[in-house]
Amino acid sequence: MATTGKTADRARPTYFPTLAAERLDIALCRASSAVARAADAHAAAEGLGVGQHLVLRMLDAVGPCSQQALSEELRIDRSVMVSVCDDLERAGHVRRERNPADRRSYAVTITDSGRRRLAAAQASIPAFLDDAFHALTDDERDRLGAILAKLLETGTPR
Amino acid sequence: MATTGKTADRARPTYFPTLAAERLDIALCRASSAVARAADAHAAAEGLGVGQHLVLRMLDAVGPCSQQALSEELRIDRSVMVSVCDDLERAGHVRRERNPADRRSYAVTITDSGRRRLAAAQASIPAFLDDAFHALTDDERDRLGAILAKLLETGTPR
DNA sequence: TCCAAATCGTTTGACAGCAGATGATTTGCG
DNA sequence: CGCAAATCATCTGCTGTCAAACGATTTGGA
Repeated sequence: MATTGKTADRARPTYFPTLAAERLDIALCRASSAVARAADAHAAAEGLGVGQHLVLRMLDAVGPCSQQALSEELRIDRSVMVSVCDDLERAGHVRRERNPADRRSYAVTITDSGRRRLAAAQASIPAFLDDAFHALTDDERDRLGAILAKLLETGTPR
Repeated sequence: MATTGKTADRARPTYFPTLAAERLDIALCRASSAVARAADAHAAAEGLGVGQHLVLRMLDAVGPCSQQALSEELRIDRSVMVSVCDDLERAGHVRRERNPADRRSYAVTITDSGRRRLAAAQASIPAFLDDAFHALTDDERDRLGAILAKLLETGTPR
């Protein structure tokens, strides 16, 4: 069909749904980008970066950890973890204590200040999640979570 | 292997599943990263970037498009689209034809060379998807696709 | 008609994420 | 014991992504 010049705003072609249907990897990545953007915006408004929040959450849940352990469990690169811990330490939310049994690693420890900060940040998470995934029913969110867990658990081969 | 080690290697704590269960956004992002990494590796092995593949696919499906249209439908930033089209043009897979009706925009057009390249790349996609999502049953893949489509369709509110 | 605003492609600059190298320390093994 | 290899935190450099600004062109309204 000859595009008669004025192929502007009305009756959009919207190729994207077709793409998403045939490329599950692309659908996953695009959805992730949208959610990540929302998460960053929320974190910025909250004044605590996503990575910082996750670190505090894990330290509170499992106790003092090395940066290595934090890095592996939170899937944050260890070179990035350096600056995340730097910021948390500067804010007084964690301390880097020496591990006497292994002086190569720190025992990153949450402080009372960090626990208070975490509590505040945690309180805002349910509303954020509800907002980010408002397009889905509770049932669909559960199913999505289960499928992603299975995917993450088994991992993608090499 | 009864390593009575205090905290070390065997019987890992694995906090990650807990995190994924309580933070659907993080689960989505981490799964996306893993899949994206696999897609990049596949694309590199195939010799055609992911973005380039998507552009060829859309041009073949809907005919000549402006870079703007490609950018919006494929969810690729327009400044990135410039270099994607540069590479494709340099390889002879597309031509940038002038749109006489609107000389601001190009009519990016796929060439025969591009169609051949696309056919080869398309042929390798099913095996790649099967590999990347091998942890999921066909049913789970369908459900994941449907849920992601719904999420993408409605979008995350600002 | 004419001019302000919008649109398209492009360039530039800032910034996050990741690979690889490095120094300090610990571990494994002869 | 002694030394090679592994581990932890850190630093450096590269790459990909995105926001903002910019010329060229089109559009809409006074």
